[in-house]
Amino acid sequence: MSNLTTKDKIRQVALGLFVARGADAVSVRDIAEAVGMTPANLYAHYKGKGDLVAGLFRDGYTQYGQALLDAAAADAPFAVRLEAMVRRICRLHDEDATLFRFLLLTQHDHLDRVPEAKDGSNPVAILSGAVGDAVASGEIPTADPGLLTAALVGVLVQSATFLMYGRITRSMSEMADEIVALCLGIVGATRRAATVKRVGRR
Amino acid sequence: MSNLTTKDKIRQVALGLFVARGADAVSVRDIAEAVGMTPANLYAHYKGKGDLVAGLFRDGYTQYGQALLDAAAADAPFAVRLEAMVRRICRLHDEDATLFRFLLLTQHDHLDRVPEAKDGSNPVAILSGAVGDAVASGEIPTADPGLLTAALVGVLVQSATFLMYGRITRSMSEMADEIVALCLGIVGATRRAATVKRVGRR
DNA sequence: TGTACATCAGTGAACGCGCGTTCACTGATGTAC
DNA sequence: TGTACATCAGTGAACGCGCGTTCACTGATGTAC
Repeated sequence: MSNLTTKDKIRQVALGLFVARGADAVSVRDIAEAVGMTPANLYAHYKGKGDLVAGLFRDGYTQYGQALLDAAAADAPFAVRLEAMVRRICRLHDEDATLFRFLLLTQHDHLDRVPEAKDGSNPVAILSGAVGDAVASGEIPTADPGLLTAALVGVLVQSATFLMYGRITRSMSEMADEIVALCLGIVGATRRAATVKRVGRR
Repeated sequence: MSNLTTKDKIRQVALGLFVARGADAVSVRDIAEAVGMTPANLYAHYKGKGDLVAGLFRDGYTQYGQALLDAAAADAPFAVRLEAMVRRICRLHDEDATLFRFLLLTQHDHLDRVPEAKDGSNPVAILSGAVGDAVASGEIPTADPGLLTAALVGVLVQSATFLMYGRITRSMSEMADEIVALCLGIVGATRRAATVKRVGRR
C-alpha cells in the first residue's frame, strides 16, 4: 500500500520522465499513461504542464538553497563552511539523483525567469554569499569572487554530470572527500595567485 | 555586400535564435522569418529542423575537439598541455560565444546519441585522454582520473555559464591566467590527496 | 437498516493550434546557337 | 542580337499530426437522518 497522494505520484513519475527524455519531449499524455490515469485528470491536480515543470524546478531549487543555508550557517572559517556545503550537496544528490539531474537539465529554461526569491533560495547565490563573506573578512584574497564561485560550482555540477553519463561510477558521497579536497585546492589556487600578484607589484 | 552563402546565413541566424530562446522553442517559421525567407525554402538547404540542429552541434563539437587536439598535441608535461588547452578554449569561446553557449545549452539532447566519432572529436574525451596519459606516465598520482577530468571541465564550463548569466563580466580570455591557475590548483589538490593517502597507509 | 444527497477522483471525446514538412509553381539569371 | 532552354533560389498554400487543454459526465465513497 502506498501512502503517496496522487499529486505526489504524478510529481515523481513526471520527474523521472523529464530526466529520461527531456521535459519538452514528454507530453501530458505520456505522464498520464505512466501514472496510470487519463490526461484530463492531471488537470484536477495541476493547472497544466507548465505549472508541473515550474513547480518541480522551484521546489527542488528551493530545497537545495535551504540545505545550503543550513549547512553554511555556522560562523566558522570559510574552509569549514565550504566543506559542510559540499558534503551536504553530495548527500542530497545521492538521496535523489533524479531531482538533481532534473535541476541540471532544465536550469537554463528557468534561470532567466526566476525573478522572485532570487537570492533567498538560490543555491548558487548562497555559495556566492559565503565566498563574498570570506573575501570581505580578508580570509580569501581573491580578485574575482565570481570566478571562484563558478569554479566551485563547476566541480560539483560537472562531477554529477560525469556520474550521469557514466564517466564516473562512484556516488557523490563516496567521492565527497576528494571533491572537498578539489574545492580547497581551488581556494588555495586563488590565494596563491593573489599573493603572487601582490608580491609582483612591489 | 555579404559573401555568406544562404546556407551559412541560416546557420548563423538559427544559432542565435536557439541560444536566445532554446532550440525547442524556435520553430522553422521563426528561423525563416529571421533569415528573411519562406519556411519552405529552408528545406532547399537543410533536410529539416532536426538536421539543422544536429549539424550545428556536431560541427561545433568537432571544432572544439580538433582545437584541443592541436593544443594538446605537444609531447610536453601535463601542466603545459593543460594550460595550452585551457587557453585555447578561452579563445574559442570569445571568438564565438554564441556557439559555445549553444553547445552548452543543447549538450544533453545530443550526448546520449553521439555513437560515431565519439572520441575522435569529443573535447571531453580528449581532455580525459590527456589526463589519462599523465596518470599513466606517473606524472599525476590520482585515484580517479575521471573525477579530475570532471573538475577541470567544470571550471571551464561553469565560468562560461556564469559569464552567460552576467555573474561574471570579464571575457574568458581576460580570465585565462586565473582559470589556468585554478586548473593547476585542482591538479595539485589531487596530487596532495594521493600523497596524503599513501603516507597515511604506512 | 434504508434512502437521499454531497463529494470528488477519474473518464472519454473533442477542441483549436502551431508544428514540421511537402509540392506544384514562379521568376530571375546564365548559357547555347 | 534574338530566341530557346536549363538551372535554381524562393514562394504560397496546404497537409497531417500531436500537442495542451476543456467539459459534460460517471461511479465509488462517505454522511445525514
